[in-house]
Amino acid sequence: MEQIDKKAAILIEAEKLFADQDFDAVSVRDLAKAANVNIAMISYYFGSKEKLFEELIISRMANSQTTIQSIATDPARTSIEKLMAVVDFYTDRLMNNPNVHRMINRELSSSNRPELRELLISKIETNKTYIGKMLEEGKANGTFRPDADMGLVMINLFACIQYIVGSPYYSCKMLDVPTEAQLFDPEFRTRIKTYFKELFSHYLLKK
Amino acid sequence: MEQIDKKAAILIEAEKLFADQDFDAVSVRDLAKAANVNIAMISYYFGSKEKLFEELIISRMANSQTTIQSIATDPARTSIEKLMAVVDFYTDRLMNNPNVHRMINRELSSSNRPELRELLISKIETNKTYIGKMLEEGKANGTFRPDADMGLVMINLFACIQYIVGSPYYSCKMLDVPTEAQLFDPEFRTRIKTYFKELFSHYLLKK
DNA sequence: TTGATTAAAACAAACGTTTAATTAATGGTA
DNA sequence: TACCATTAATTAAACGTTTGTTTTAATCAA
Repeated sequence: MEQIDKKAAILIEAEKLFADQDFDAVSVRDLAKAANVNIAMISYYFGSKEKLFEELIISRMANSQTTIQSIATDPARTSIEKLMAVVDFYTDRLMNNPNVHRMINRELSSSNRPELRELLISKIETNKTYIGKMLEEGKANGTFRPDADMGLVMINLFACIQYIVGSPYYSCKMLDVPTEAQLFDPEFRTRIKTYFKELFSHYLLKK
Repeated sequence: MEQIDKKAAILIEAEKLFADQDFDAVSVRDLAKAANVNIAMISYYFGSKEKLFEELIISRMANSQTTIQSIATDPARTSIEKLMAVVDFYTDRLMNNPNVHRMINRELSSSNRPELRELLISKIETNKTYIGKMLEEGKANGTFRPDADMGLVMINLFACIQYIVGSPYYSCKMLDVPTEAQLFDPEFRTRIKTYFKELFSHYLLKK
Protein backbone atom coordinates (compact mmCIF):
# COMPACT_ATOMS: atom_id res chain seq x y z
CA MET A 1 0.00 0.00 0.00
CA GLU A 2 1.42 3.31 -1.11
CA GLN A 3 1.56 6.31 1.13
CA ILE A 4 -0.13 9.38 -0.29
CA ASP A 5 2.65 11.78 0.38
CA LYS A 6 5.85 10.36 1.74
CA LYS A 7 7.67 13.53 0.94
CA ALA A 8 5.44 15.43 3.35
CA ALA A 9 5.93 12.74 5.97
CA ILE A 10 9.69 13.14 5.72
CA LEU A 11 9.41 16.91 6.14
CA ILE A 12 7.15 16.55 9.17
CA GLU A 13 9.47 14.16 10.96
CA ALA A 14 12.57 16.07 9.90
CA GLU A 15 11.13 19.22 11.43
CA LYS A 16 10.80 17.51 14.80
CA LEU A 17 14.26 15.96 14.74
CA PHE A 18 16.12 19.01 13.44
CA ALA A 19 14.35 21.24 15.94
CA ASP A 20 15.88 19.32 18.81
CA GLN A 21 19.23 18.22 17.39
CA ASP A 22 22.01 19.61 15.27
CA PHE A 23 22.09 18.97 11.53
CA ASP A 24 24.94 16.50 11.86
CA ALA A 25 23.45 14.78 14.89
CA VAL A 26 20.46 13.62 12.84
CA SER A 27 21.33 10.88 10.35
CA VAL A 28 19.40 10.06 7.20
CA ARG A 29 18.67 6.70 8.81
CA ASP A 30 17.08 8.47 11.78
CA LEU A 31 15.00 10.53 9.39
CA ALA A 32 13.94 7.54 7.30
CA LYS A 33 13.01 5.54 10.37
CA ALA A 34 10.96 8.38 11.88
CA ALA A 35 9.12 9.01 8.63
CA ASN A 36 8.74 5.28 8.00
CA VAL A 37 10.31 5.42 4.55
CA ASN A 38 13.37 3.89 2.95
CA ILE A 39 16.72 5.61 3.29
CA ALA A 40 16.96 6.15 -0.44
CA MET A 41 13.86 8.29 -0.38
CA ILE A 42 15.68 11.28 1.08
CA SER A 43 18.03 11.49 -1.86
CA TYR A 44 15.21 10.56 -4.21
CA TYR A 45 12.92 13.36 -3.13
CA PHE A 46 15.33 16.06 -2.02
CA GLY A 47 18.65 15.28 -3.70
CA SER A 48 20.57 15.25 -0.44
CA LYS A 49 20.22 15.59 3.31
CA GLU A 50 21.43 19.18 3.14
CA LYS A 51 18.91 20.11 0.45
CA LEU A 52 16.16 18.54 2.52
CA PHE A 53 17.27 20.68 5.43
CA GLU A 54 17.29 23.87 3.38
CA GLU A 55 13.96 23.11 1.74
CA LEU A 56 12.50 22.43 5.17
CA ILE A 57 13.61 25.73 6.68
CA ILE A 58 12.65 27.80 3.67
CA SER A 59 9.25 26.19 3.26
CA ARG A 60 8.40 26.47 6.94
CA MET A 61 9.62 30.03 7.26
CA ALA A 62 6.35 31.74 6.56
CA ASN A 63 6.39 35.00 4.72
CA SER A 64 5.96 37.65 7.38
CA GLN A 65 7.10 40.55 5.24
CA THR A 66 3.71 41.59 3.91
CA THR A 67 2.18 41.56 7.40
CA ILE A 68 4.96 43.60 8.96
CA GLN A 69 4.84 46.01 6.05
CA SER A 70 1.10 46.51 6.35
CA ILE A 71 1.41 47.14 10.07
CA ALA A 72 4.30 49.55 9.66
CA THR A 73 2.62 51.57 6.93
CA ASP A 74 -0.93 51.54 8.32
CA PRO A 75 -2.09 55.19 8.46
CA ALA A 76 -4.90 54.30 10.88
CA ARG A 77 -2.46 53.34 13.65
CA THR A 78 -0.37 55.62 15.82
CA SER A 79 3.34 54.90 16.29
CA ILE A 80 2.82 53.24 19.63
CA GLU A 81 -0.07 51.18 18.29
CA LYS A 82 2.11 49.99 15.46
CA LEU A 83 4.77 48.87 17.91
CA MET A 84 2.20 47.01 20.00
CA ALA A 85 0.92 45.29 16.87
CA VAL A 86 4.45 44.23 15.96
CA VAL A 87 4.97 42.78 19.44
CA ASP A 88 1.74 40.80 19.13
CA PHE A 89 2.45 39.60 15.64
CA TYR A 90 6.03 38.64 16.31
CA THR A 91 5.24 36.79 19.54
CA ASP A 92 2.51 34.75 17.90
CA ARG A 93 4.50 34.06 14.78
CA LEU A 94 7.43 32.60 16.69
CA MET A 95 5.35 30.73 19.23
CA ASN A 96 3.19 29.21 16.51
CA ASN A 97 6.24 27.83 14.72
CA PRO A 98 8.75 26.99 17.41
CA ASN A 99 10.43 24.15 15.53
CA VAL A 100 11.51 26.12 12.50
CA HIS A 101 12.64 29.04 14.64
CA ARG A 102 14.79 26.76 16.73
CA MET A 103 16.42 25.64 13.49
CA ILE A 104 16.83 29.20 12.27
CA ASN A 105 18.21 30.21 15.62
CA ARG A 106 20.87 27.51 15.44
CA GLU A 107 21.73 28.31 11.84
CA LEU A 108 22.33 31.95 12.70
CA SER A 109 24.71 31.04 15.49
CA SER A 110 27.12 28.97 13.38
CA SER A 111 28.83 29.19 10.03
CA ASN A 112 28.19 25.59 9.08
CA ARG A 113 26.08 26.55 6.08
CA PRO A 114 27.05 30.14 5.26
CA GLU A 115 24.85 30.45 2.17
CA LEU A 116 21.78 29.36 4.09
CA ARG A 117 22.61 31.77 6.89
CA GLU A 118 22.93 34.59 4.38
CA LEU A 119 19.56 33.72 2.89
CA LEU A 120 17.87 33.74 6.28
CA ILE A 121 19.42 37.05 7.22
CA SER A 122 18.33 38.67 3.99
CA LYS A 123 14.74 37.61 4.65
CA ILE A 124 14.83 38.87 8.21
CA GLU A 125 16.50 42.10 7.21
CA THR A 126 13.51 43.20 5.18
CA ASN A 127 11.33 43.17 8.29
CA LYS A 128 14.01 44.93 10.26
CA THR A 129 14.02 47.74 7.73
CA TYR A 130 10.26 48.24 7.98
CA ILE A 131 10.25 48.22 11.77
CA GLY A 132 13.27 50.50 11.86
CA LYS A 133 11.54 53.07 9.70
CA MET A 134 8.43 52.73 11.81
CA LEU A 135 10.34 53.51 14.99
CA GLU A 136 12.21 56.43 13.47
CA GLU A 137 8.87 57.78 12.29
CA GLY A 138 7.72 57.67 15.90
CA LYS A 139 10.69 59.77 16.85
CA ALA A 140 10.06 62.22 14.02
CA ASN A 141 6.42 62.77 14.91
CA GLY A 142 7.28 63.35 18.55
CA THR A 143 5.80 60.17 20.00
CA PHE A 144 9.07 58.56 21.04
CA ARG A 145 12.03 59.94 22.95
CA PRO A 146 14.62 61.20 20.47
CA ASP A 147 17.54 59.58 22.32
CA ALA A 148 16.04 56.07 22.47
CA ASP A 149 18.21 53.32 20.99
CA MET A 150 15.90 51.92 18.32
CA GLY A 151 18.44 49.39 17.04
CA LEU A 152 18.64 47.75 20.42
CA VAL A 153 14.89 47.91 20.93
CA MET A 154 14.45 45.86 17.78
CA ILE A 155 17.10 43.28 18.48
CA ASN A 156 15.91 43.07 22.08
CA LEU A 157 12.44 42.03 20.94
CA PHE A 158 13.72 39.62 18.32
CA ALA A 159 16.47 38.14 20.46
CA CYS A 160 14.46 37.60 23.59
CA ILE A 161 11.52 35.82 21.99
CA GLN A 162 13.79 33.87 19.64
CA TYR A 163 15.85 32.83 22.63
CA ILE A 164 12.88 31.59 24.62
CA VAL A 165 11.57 29.68 21.63
CA GLY A 166 15.02 28.44 20.65
CA SER A 167 15.98 27.14 24.09
CA PRO A 168 12.65 26.11 25.56
CA TYR A 169 14.08 23.61 28.01
CA TYR A 170 16.39 26.21 29.49
CA SER A 171 13.77 28.95 29.41
CA CYS A 172 11.29 26.86 31.36
CA LYS A 173 13.75 26.45 34.18
CA MET A 174 14.63 30.13 34.19
CA LEU A 175 11.01 31.30 34.10
CA ASP A 176 9.65 28.65 36.47
CA VAL A 177 7.34 27.36 33.77
CA PRO A 178 6.69 23.66 34.57
CA THR A 179 6.46 22.22 31.03
CA GLU A 180 7.64 23.22 27.59
CA ALA A 181 4.07 23.03 26.33
CA GLN A 182 3.04 25.76 28.76
CA LEU A 183 5.71 27.98 27.25
CA PHE A 184 3.60 28.17 24.10
CA ASP A 185 0.26 28.45 25.87
CA PRO A 186 -1.92 31.55 25.35
CA GLU A 187 -1.38 32.40 29.00
CA PHE A 188 2.36 32.70 28.68
CA ARG A 189 2.07 34.45 25.35
CA THR A 190 -0.03 37.12 26.98
CA ARG A 191 2.61 37.47 29.67
CA ILE A 192 5.30 38.01 27.04
CA LYS A 193 3.22 40.48 25.08
CA THR A 194 2.27 42.44 28.17
CA TYR A 195 5.86 42.58 29.32
CA PHE A 196 7.23 43.97 26.09
CA LYS A 197 4.39 46.43 25.61
CA GLU A 198 4.89 47.86 29.07
CA LEU A 199 8.66 47.72 28.79
CA PHE A 200 8.83 49.59 25.50
CA SER A 201 6.08 52.03 26.46
CA HIS A 202 7.96 53.07 29.54
CA TYR A 203 11.23 53.34 27.67
CA LEU A 204 10.05 55.01 24.47
CA LEU A 205 7.20 57.31 25.37
CA LYS A 206 7.89 60.84 26.49
CA LYS A 207 6.94 61.61 30.03
CA MET B 1 61.55 18.86 19.87
CA GLU B 2 58.68 18.49 22.29
CA GLN B 3 56.01 21.08 22.66
CA ILE B 4 55.67 22.48 26.15
CA ASP B 5 51.93 22.15 26.48
CA LYS B 6 50.12 20.43 23.68
CA LYS B 7 47.07 19.96 25.81
CA ALA B 8 46.64 23.71 26.16
CA ALA B 9 47.19 24.14 22.43
CA ILE B 10 44.37 21.69 21.72
CA LEU B 11 42.04 23.55 24.06
CA ILE B 12 42.87 26.90 22.48
CA GLU B 13 42.20 25.72 18.95
CA ALA B 14 39.16 23.72 20.00
CA GLU B 15 37.64 26.83 21.53
CA LYS B 16 37.89 28.67 18.22
CA LEU B 17 36.50 25.83 16.16
CA PHE B 18 33.66 24.86 18.49
CA ALA B 19 32.65 28.51 18.86
CA ASP B 20 31.91 28.75 15.18
CA GLN B 21 30.76 25.23 14.34
CA ASP B 22 28.60 22.52 15.82
CA PHE B 23 30.13 19.74 17.86
CA ASP B 24 29.63 17.19 15.09
CA ALA B 25 30.80 19.56 12.38
CA VAL B 26 34.28 19.69 13.91
CA SER B 27 36.23 16.44 13.47
CA VAL B 28 39.10 15.28 15.61
CA ARG B 29 41.23 15.58 12.50
CA ASP B 30 40.27 19.25 12.21
CA LEU B 31 41.17 19.75 15.84
CA ALA B 32 44.49 17.93 15.56
CA LYS B 33 45.42 19.86 12.44
CA ALA B 34 44.55 23.24 13.99
CA ALA B 35 46.50 22.47 17.15
CA ASN B 36 49.34 20.93 15.14
CA VAL B 37 49.29 17.65 17.08
CA ASN B 38 48.69 14.02 16.26
CA ILE B 39 45.08 12.78 16.16
CA ALA B 40 45.76 10.34 18.97
CA MET B 41 46.58 13.17 21.34
CA ILE B 42 42.92 14.08 21.75
CA SER B 43 42.09 10.66 23.15
CA TYR B 44 45.38 10.59 25.01
CA TYR B 45 44.81 13.84 26.89
CA PHE B 46 41.04 13.99 27.16
CA GLY B 47 39.78 10.44 26.70
CA SER B 48 37.44 11.35 23.89
CA LYS B 49 36.25 14.20 21.70
CA GLU B 50 33.16 14.61 23.86
CA LYS B 51 35.16 14.78 27.07
CA LEU B 52 37.42 17.39 25.49
CA PHE B 53 34.32 19.39 24.62
CA GLU B 54 32.95 19.17 28.14
CA GLU B 55 36.27 19.97 29.76
CA LEU B 56 36.62 22.96 27.46
CA ILE B 57 33.24 24.45 28.33
CA ILE B 58 33.54 23.79 32.04
CA SER B 59 37.07 25.15 32.30
CA ARG B 60 36.30 28.25 30.29
CA MET B 61 33.04 28.97 32.09
CA ALA B 62 34.41 31.24 34.76
CA ASN B 63 32.83 31.20 38.15
CA SER B 64 30.54 34.20 38.28
CA GLN B 65 28.55 33.08 41.30
CA THR B 66 30.62 34.77 43.97
CA THR B 67 30.60 38.08 42.10
CA ILE B 68 26.85 38.04 41.51
CA GLN B 69 26.30 37.06 45.12
CA SER B 70 28.45 39.88 46.47
CA ILE B 71 26.63 42.39 44.27
CA ALA B 72 23.21 41.10 45.23
CA THR B 73 23.92 41.10 48.95
CA ASP B 74 25.93 44.32 49.13
CA PRO B 75 24.32 46.46 51.85
CA ALA B 76 26.06 49.61 50.53
CA ARG B 77 24.12 49.53 47.26
CA THR B 78 20.50 50.45 46.65
CA SER B 79 18.27 48.09 44.68
CA ILE B 80 18.63 50.06 41.47
CA GLU B 81 22.40 50.32 41.92
CA LYS B 82 22.57 46.56 42.32
CA LEU B 83 20.68 46.06 39.07
CA MET B 84 23.01 48.47 37.25
CA ALA B 85 26.01 46.58 38.61
CA VAL B 86 24.55 43.28 37.39
CA VAL B 87 24.03 44.75 33.91
CA ASP B 88 27.64 45.94 33.83
CA PHE B 89 29.04 42.71 35.15
CA TYR B 90 26.98 40.48 32.91
CA THR B 91 27.71 42.47 29.76
CA ASP B 92 31.44 42.43 30.37
CA ARG B 93 31.51 38.79 31.38
CA LEU B 94 29.83 37.63 28.17
CA MET B 95 31.68 40.01 25.89
CA ASN B 96 35.03 39.06 27.38
CA ASN B 97 34.38 35.38 26.69
CA PRO B 98 32.35 35.24 23.51
CA ASN B 99 33.61 31.85 22.34
CA VAL B 100 32.57 29.83 25.35
CA HIS B 101 29.22 31.59 25.53
CA ARG B 102 28.54 30.77 21.91
CA MET B 103 29.17 27.14 22.82
CA ILE B 104 26.96 27.34 25.90
CA ASN B 105 24.28 29.06 23.88
CA ARG B 106 24.25 26.24 21.36
CA GLU B 107 24.28 23.56 24.03
CA LEU B 108 21.24 25.07 25.71
CA SER B 109 19.29 25.03 22.45
CA SER B 110 19.66 21.33 21.74
CA SER B 111 19.38 18.05 23.58
CA ASN B 112 22.46 16.52 22.02
CA ARG B 113 24.26 16.26 25.35
CA PRO B 114 21.53 16.38 28.00
CA GLU B 115 23.85 15.84 30.98
CA LEU B 116 26.06 18.74 29.93
CA ARG B 117 23.02 20.94 29.40
CA GLU B 118 21.79 20.05 32.86
CA LEU B 119 25.15 20.94 34.36
CA LEU B 120 25.22 24.31 32.61
CA ILE B 121 21.69 25.13 33.70
CA SER B 122 22.44 24.27 37.31
CA LYS B 123 25.39 26.66 37.30
CA ILE B 124 23.37 29.45 35.71
CA GLU B 125 20.43 28.85 38.02
CA THR B 126 22.43 29.85 41.07
CA ASN B 127 22.95 33.32 39.65
CA LYS B 128 19.32 33.52 38.64
CA THR B 129 18.31 32.85 42.23
CA TYR B 130 20.50 35.64 43.59
CA ILE B 131 19.31 38.16 41.03
CA GLY B 132 15.70 37.10 41.51
CA LYS B 133 15.92 37.70 45.25
CA MET B 134 17.61 41.02 44.60
CA LEU B 135 14.77 42.19 42.35
CA GLU B 136 12.06 41.00 44.73
CA GLU B 137 13.84 42.85 47.50
CA GLY B 138 13.57 45.99 45.37
CA LYS B 139 9.85 45.43 45.18
CA ALA B 140 9.60 44.85 48.92
CA ASN B 141 11.47 48.03 49.85
CA GLY B 142 9.32 50.10 47.51
CA THR B 143 11.96 50.88 44.89
CA PHE B 144 10.41 48.87 42.06
CA ARG B 145 6.86 48.72 40.76
CA PRO B 146 5.04 45.84 42.45
CA ASP B 147 3.51 44.59 39.19
CA ALA B 148 6.78 44.40 37.23
CA ASP B 149 7.56 41.00 35.69
CA MET B 150 10.89 40.20 37.29
CA GLY B 151 11.21 36.79 35.66
CA LEU B 152 11.05 38.33 32.22
CA VAL B 153 13.37 41.16 33.19
CA MET B 154 15.99 38.60 34.08
CA ILE B 155 15.64 36.42 31.02
CA ASN B 156 15.46 39.52 28.86
CA LEU B 157 18.87 40.65 30.04
CA PHE B 158 20.40 37.18 29.78
CA ALA B 159 18.78 36.30 26.47
CA CYS B 160 19.52 39.50 24.65
CA ILE B 161 23.21 39.68 25.48
CA GLN B 162 23.67 35.94 25.02
CA TYR B 163 21.97 36.23 21.67
CA ILE B 164 24.20 39.03 20.46
CA VAL B 165 27.30 37.19 21.61
CA GLY B 166 26.03 33.84 20.33
CA SER B 167 25.13 35.05 16.85
CA PRO B 168 27.63 37.83 16.23
CA TYR B 169 27.49 37.62 12.45
CA TYR B 170 23.73 38.05 12.46
CA SER B 171 23.78 40.69 15.18
CA CYS B 172 26.22 42.87 13.27
CA LYS B 173 23.90 42.99 10.30
CA MET B 174 20.90 43.76 12.48
CA LEU B 175 22.64 46.46 14.48
CA ASP B 176 24.55 47.99 11.56
CA VAL B 177 27.85 47.22 13.25
CA PRO B 178 30.45 46.84 10.45
CA THR B 179 32.67 44.11 11.93
CA GLU B 180 32.31 41.39 14.53
CA ALA B 181 35.29 42.81 16.39
CA GLN B 182 33.45 46.08 16.90
CA LEU B 183 30.64 44.15 18.55
CA PHE B 184 32.98 43.49 21.47
CA ASP B 185 34.54 46.94 21.53
CA PRO B 186 34.19 49.13 24.63
CA GLU B 187 32.10 51.53 22.59
CA PHE B 188 29.43 49.00 21.79
CA ARG B 189 29.54 47.59 25.31
CA THR B 190 28.73 51.02 26.67
CA ARG B 191 25.83 51.22 24.26
CA ILE B 192 24.46 47.89 25.51
CA LYS B 193 24.92 48.83 29.14
CA THR B 194 23.31 52.25 28.69
CA TYR B 195 20.38 50.72 26.85
CA PHE B 196 19.57 48.17 29.54
CA LYS B 197 20.08 50.60 32.39
CA GLU B 198 17.69 53.10 30.86
CA LEU B 199 15.27 50.40 29.76
CA PHE B 200 15.00 48.77 33.16
CA SER B 201 15.00 52.08 35.02
CA HIS B 202 12.03 53.32 33.05
CA TYR B 203 10.21 50.02 33.44
CA LEU B 204 10.95 49.24 37.08
CA LEU B 205 11.12 52.53 38.93
CA LYS B 206 8.00 54.10 40.33
CA LYS B 207 7.01 57.37 38.77
C1' DT C 1 3.95 -3.07 -20.98
C1' DT C 2 5.46 1.06 -19.17
C1' DG C 3 7.11 4.21 -15.84
C1' DA C 4 6.89 5.44 -11.23
C1' DT C 5 7.86 3.89 -6.63
C1' DT C 6 9.82 0.93 -3.21
C1' DA C 7 13.16 -1.96 -0.53
C1' DA C 8 17.53 -3.99 0.32
C1' DA C 9 22.07 -4.07 -0.39
C1' DA C 10 26.35 -2.08 -1.53
C1' DC C 11 29.39 1.96 -1.96
C1' DA C 12 33.30 4.81 -0.83
C1' DA C 13 34.48 8.21 2.39
C1' DA C 14 34.82 10.01 6.89
C1' DC C 15 34.24 9.32 11.52
C1' DG C 16 36.19 8.61 16.55
C1' DT C 17 39.23 5.65 18.68
C1' DT C 18 43.02 2.34 19.45
C1' DT C 19 47.17 -0.09 18.63
C1' DA C 20 51.93 -0.83 18.40
C1' DA C 21 56.31 1.13 17.86
C1' DT C 22 59.43 4.91 18.78
C1' DT C 23 61.30 8.76 20.94
C1' DA C 24 61.96 11.77 24.91
C1' DA C 25 62.14 12.64 29.73
C1' DT C 26 62.82 11.12 34.46
C1' DG C 27 64.77 9.15 38.62
C1' DG C 28 67.71 6.43 41.11
C1' DT C 29 72.30 4.02 41.56
C1' DA C 30 77.11 3.74 41.18
C1' DT D 1 78.72 12.60 36.01
C1' DA D 2 77.50 8.41 33.67
C1' DC D 3 74.56 4.72 33.25
C1' DC D 4 70.49 2.04 33.12
C1' DA D 5 65.58 1.18 34.00
C1' DT D 6 61.18 3.12 33.83
C1' DT D 7 57.75 6.12 32.76
C1' DA D 8 55.68 9.47 29.76
C1' DA D 9 54.90 11.63 25.31
C1' DT D 10 54.43 11.22 20.41
C1' DT D 11 53.74 9.17 15.99
C1' DA D 12 51.89 6.62 11.92
C1' DA D 13 48.97 3.17 10.82
C1' DA D 14 45.06 0.54 11.29
C1' DC D 15 40.65 -0.44 13.58
C1' DG D 16 35.65 -1.14 13.25
C1' DT D 17 31.52 1.96 12.68
C1' DT D 18 28.79 5.08 10.82
C1' DT D 19 28.05 8.41 7.51
C1' DG D 20 25.47 10.14 3.06
C1' DT D 21 24.58 8.44 -1.30
C1' DT D 22 23.80 5.17 -5.12
C1' DT D 23 22.81 0.98 -7.39
C1' DT D 24 20.06 -2.94 -8.43
C1' DA D 25 16.21 -5.46 -8.52
C1' DA D 26 11.53 -6.03 -7.35
C1' DT D 27 6.91 -4.25 -7.01
C1' DC D 28 3.12 -1.53 -8.02
C1' DA D 29 -0.45 1.20 -10.62
C1' DA D 30 -2.01 2.67 -15.02
